[in-house]
Amino acid sequence: MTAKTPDSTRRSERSRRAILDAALELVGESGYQRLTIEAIAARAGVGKQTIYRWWPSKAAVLFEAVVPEGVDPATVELPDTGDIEADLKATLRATVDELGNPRLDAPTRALTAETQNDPQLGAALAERVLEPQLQAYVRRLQAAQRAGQIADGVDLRTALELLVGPLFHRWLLRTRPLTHEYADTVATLVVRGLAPR
Amino acid sequence: MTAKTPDSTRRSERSRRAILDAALELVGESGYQRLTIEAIAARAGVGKQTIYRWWPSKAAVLFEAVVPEGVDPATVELPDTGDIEADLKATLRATVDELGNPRLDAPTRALTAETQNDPQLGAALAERVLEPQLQAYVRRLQAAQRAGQIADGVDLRTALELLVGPLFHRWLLRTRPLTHEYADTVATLVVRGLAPR
Amino acid sequence: MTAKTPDSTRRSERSRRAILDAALELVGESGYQRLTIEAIAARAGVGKQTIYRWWPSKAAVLFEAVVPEGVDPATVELPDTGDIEADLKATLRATVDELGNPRLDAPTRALTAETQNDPQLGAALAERVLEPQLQAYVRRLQAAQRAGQIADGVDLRTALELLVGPLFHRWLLRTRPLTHEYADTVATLVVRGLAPR
Amino acid sequence: MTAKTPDSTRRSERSRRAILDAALELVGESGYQRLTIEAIAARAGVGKQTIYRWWPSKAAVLFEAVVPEGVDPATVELPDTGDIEADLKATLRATVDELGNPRLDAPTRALTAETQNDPQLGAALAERVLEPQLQAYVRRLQAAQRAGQIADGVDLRTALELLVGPLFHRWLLRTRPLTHEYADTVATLVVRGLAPR
DNA sequence: CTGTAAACGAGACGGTACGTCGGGTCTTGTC
DNA sequence: GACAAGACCCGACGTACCGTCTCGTTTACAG
Repeated sequence: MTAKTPDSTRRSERSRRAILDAALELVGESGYQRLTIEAIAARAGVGKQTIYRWWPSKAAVLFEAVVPEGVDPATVELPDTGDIEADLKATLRATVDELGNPRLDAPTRALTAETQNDPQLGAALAERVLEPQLQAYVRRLQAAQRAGQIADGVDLRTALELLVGPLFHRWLLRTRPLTHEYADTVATLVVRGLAPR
Repeated sequence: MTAKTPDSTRRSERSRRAILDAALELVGESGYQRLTIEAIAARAGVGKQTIYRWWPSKAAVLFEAVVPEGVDPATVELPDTGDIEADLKATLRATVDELGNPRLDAPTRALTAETQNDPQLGAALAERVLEPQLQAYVRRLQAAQRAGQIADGVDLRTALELLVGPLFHRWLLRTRPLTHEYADTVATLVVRGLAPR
Repeated sequence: MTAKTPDSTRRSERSRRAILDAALELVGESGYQRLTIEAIAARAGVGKQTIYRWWPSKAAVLFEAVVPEGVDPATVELPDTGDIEADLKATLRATVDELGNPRLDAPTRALTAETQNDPQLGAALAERVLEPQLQAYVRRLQAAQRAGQIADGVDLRTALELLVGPLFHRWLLRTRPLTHEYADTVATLVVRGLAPR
Repeated sequence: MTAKTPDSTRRSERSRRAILDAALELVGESGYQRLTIEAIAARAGVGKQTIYRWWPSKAAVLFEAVVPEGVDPATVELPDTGDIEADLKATLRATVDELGNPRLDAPTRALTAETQNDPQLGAALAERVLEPQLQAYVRRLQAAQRAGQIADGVDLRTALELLVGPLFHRWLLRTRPLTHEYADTVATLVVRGLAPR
């Protein structure tokens, strides 16, 4: 019984791109629910087997479409001008912009939702996307703590979630519009809370 | 062209309960993905049509199973001992406990995820569950603001999300365990951030 | 365990007629396949139970619609002018006309077909409709035999089927149009075959 | 708008045979009424879609099961010993035997009945089965007419129905048992009727 | 003239089968 | 050997009717 590992050197880059593009298009047009492997294959002009050969699920296809292979997660870094509040505002505003990108909005929401059904996907998303970003926050907050802008003894993991959690809440639950002003307010209030007394 | 609204006075309460119970059981056993209308009907000893007659989707069934009809959302109220930090800690700890309830965990996650695919469900969840709770936070924070424990000019809607967002983030993304300690730390840091200067 | 025989004296003649009429109409409009108890009930403005109370199947309803209760089968009699060939021609022409009646054509074909699936219906149709007619043929042929127009020793049951079988064949299988000329030819040839030599 | 015609070169002969066999078995066991596409698929170990892909209805399946594709209808020929009465007796007796075949009896009756609901099936049955046989009768009767055994001027189409109609009548309506003796009597009487005077 | 029981209209119910969609696997050429 | 194409087995979908079972509402006979 030989493991059926396909030979990736023979892989058709043309088909790969067509599949990822088709998946992104379709999820934008009709939503994740109506996204089917058959529809992706048809739109991409590709046999179904070519998809099943290289991806384990439609979530995995979408994941690769949204998170290009090449990105090096270690690269992610927050700005450090010495002013922690300003840097956090800039970063959270950038996050707001990213989450508002209409091309990626639908697939990102779909992937986030799908993590509840697919632990594998959840792990991949955490490892490849979420944690690298959160670690960058931790590093920036550590620098601020060392600079005396954050009280000693504050758990920085919690601190970071104070910043990111509210944005995530608004984005996913759509309770209120996600704006730069909101990002600024969050940053200001959290920095106050973290400050040495 | 009249819609064929079924006569709810003739509805079988016995079947209704059996369906809701079966849905909860099944989602706990096999997850939302594998939950099917046919399986619910079979487990409940009910015809499929009886489900389709009263609910538009399996999400709607689960919603009713998790959020009983009779609950009055206006009832929700946070404790008010005069000590805002203590009251918030108690409330957030209770939220942590609720989210940890193993019977409701799977269906609640599933419903939350499903809101990304089903705007109707999202609206229902917001109206019947989410907003009533958030409004209770707002009311408690208003009292604290009037008592001078929160700085004037702070947007209380944002303040509330500072509290709730981090818990939601941990719960949904499972980045770290959701504990009472975490709830306490969040409350402490946020209250510091909101305090008059 | 009491037999649930409904009290026929309390039966609503109004409903009975509406049901039979609706059945005839519907079978004419859409064919026997699409004829459903629910459609009959809806068209007749009647509850389904009222149909199930009085008839065991849709075939039984149609049967009663086509074969009114009151008809006395013993009444059926062929003309006897003394000229067997002329009398048979007249009778067969009348049969052709009856089978061509557009109001009864569809239901009669449906009932005939249904006898293959429903032996009870077959028996009822034979007893109430078919045999009385065939017996009338036999009586008329006996008279002819006594009058020396038909050879002694000829089995009259077979003789009758020689007359009726060909018409039935054409009608049911629609191989050729069913006309008066055809009836005449059949009568002529059969009478020749039956004649004393 | 191209119809999605499946590629018949890729068709699984194994499945085709299993389906036809299962259909024949089931109709023999439980009758046409209780024959369902689902039951055929289950018995044949086949997906329902494989049936729907290749046949439009359960009648069409049964038709192919009863009337194998390969049979060449032009092949059908009646014996010609020069003695028309003897040849017809032999042929009608063979027909009696065929109609009595217990394996084919149920499906053949079902198909015949179904022609009343399904004109397509009726046309197929006429073209592939009925007319080839009837044409063979016509050819044999023509030979007899040329040989002076049948009166000039007799319409041979009618003549043939005189022979076949009575057998069909008895078979379908089950008014009397269908025997060799009956076949003989029909042949004898009809030949008398057709004879030159 | 009224009480009551049966037939009635309506339609919810537990089921079975329908015909369709898509999943994931397998097979058949083609490049 | 990867690929486009698509047939295959399978499971679930949402719908249509089945025949049974309440529900009130007429209706017609008995007291």
